[in-house]
Amino acid sequence: MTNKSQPTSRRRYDDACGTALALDLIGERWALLVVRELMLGGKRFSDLKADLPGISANVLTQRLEGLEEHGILRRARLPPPASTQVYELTEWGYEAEPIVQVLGRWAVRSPEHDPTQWISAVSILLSFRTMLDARAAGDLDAGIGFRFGRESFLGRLKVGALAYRRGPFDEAEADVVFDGVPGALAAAVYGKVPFGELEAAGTLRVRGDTNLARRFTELFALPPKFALPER
Amino acid sequence: MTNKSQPTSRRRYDDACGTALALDLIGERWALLVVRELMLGGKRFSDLKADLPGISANVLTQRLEGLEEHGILRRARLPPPASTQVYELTEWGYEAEPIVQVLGRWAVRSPEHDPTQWISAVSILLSFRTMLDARAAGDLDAGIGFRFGRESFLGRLKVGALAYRRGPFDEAEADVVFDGVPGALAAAVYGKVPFGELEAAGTLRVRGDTNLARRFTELFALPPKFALPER
DNA sequence: CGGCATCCGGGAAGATACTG
DNA sequence: CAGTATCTTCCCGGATGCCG
Repeated sequence: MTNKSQPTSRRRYDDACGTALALDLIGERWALLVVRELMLGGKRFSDLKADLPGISANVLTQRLEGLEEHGILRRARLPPPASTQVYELTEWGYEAEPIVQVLGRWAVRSPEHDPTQWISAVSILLSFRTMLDARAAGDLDAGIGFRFGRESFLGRLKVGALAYRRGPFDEAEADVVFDGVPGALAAAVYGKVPFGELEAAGTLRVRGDTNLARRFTELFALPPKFALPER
Repeated sequence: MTNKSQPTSRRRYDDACGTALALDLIGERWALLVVRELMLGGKRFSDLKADLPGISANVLTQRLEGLEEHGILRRARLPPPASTQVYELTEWGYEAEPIVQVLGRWAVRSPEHDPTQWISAVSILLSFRTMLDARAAGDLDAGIGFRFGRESFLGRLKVGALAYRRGPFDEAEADVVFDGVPGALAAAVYGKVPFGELEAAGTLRVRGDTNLARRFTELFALPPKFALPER
């Protein structure tokens, strides 16, 4: 109820509403996308910069500082010999995944959504978790491998949920492996572009159980568009 | 997959990720709070400005234009004699409520959350819907009236959900009526401040079934704080 | 008074270059 | 690789004024 006192700090809403506080914490430009990129595991500065095309180094520095101050991420030093620094989410930071999901689920109904634009590896994997139709998945139990350049993830589909483990995996752990650029995988799953076309273009390779791969693409569907009124 | 083309427009992320698009749509400063304020019904320009302390008229104008262009709200003209203009959410705009909720639920776990700050009528009512413990509510079926100055709402609690109808209501429709400033209601519900104290301060009046009023305050609980590591 | 348009100062974001 | 330094641009916030 204290109101009209001088602003607490830089540019805050000074509102008891939790939503307003969330915007104070992660509402600055790029902040939530930094969180998104860390959602499947810690990353180094330069990886973040590479996976967030358009961000500049100084803005990334500022966002990392702010998110650390607010307790959303922390700096960690990898054990030697790779004693480089990574940024990783705190436990509370990981709990922001529903924010990423609910925003995405709402926004893809916009006519302005353009699935042909650039997409990051983490984004496409998170989108699978967001858009997975648990009913369509049924009791399907499968290991799905993903290779994007040097990054790889092993997905585990089970009881209508999808869990990821980042890092190298053994071919035997995966029933099917997708290897390519994230956008091609998006085209296959959301654009229903046939694998053959993507393989011919050299953007995606599918190895292992091809039937499962096709089945996998049928577990996801974008929600219906919102109809813009004519103006 | 089109990447590195020249930016589509002013300051967009140009990312196929739905989360990034959501930030393009409602990520500008104040935008989501405008949406929040319209979540329980349309408002006029000056009401929005009054309920969003700190926003300036020109920024409000810009946000309203942007949200209208994106199909999130529309201008509507009230029927005569009150032939004034109001801004109201589109159907898709109303579907952004989960965004407001999930952000709020996540952020109140921050040690920086300060429930003593200003809060708007719409915010506190939405927070009830967000924080309602359906199990605690059980099969409680009750009409709860809210009066904030000249604004009034009738809440209907039923099967663990809370629906609102804005506008004047008959005393007979409400089993209990809260009349006061939003912050006092927040103090009663989330701060567990006794009604007597607030009545003495003149910030809240409770009429009707006082036992139900007390019961109502017990249906909500803020989630546990996230423990900030010492630094 | 409601709904803007306009002007201005400060500050955040963006681009580029540079350093340990 | 992981940032810092610098410069420019643009957005935000505040004030004023117009016009129905």
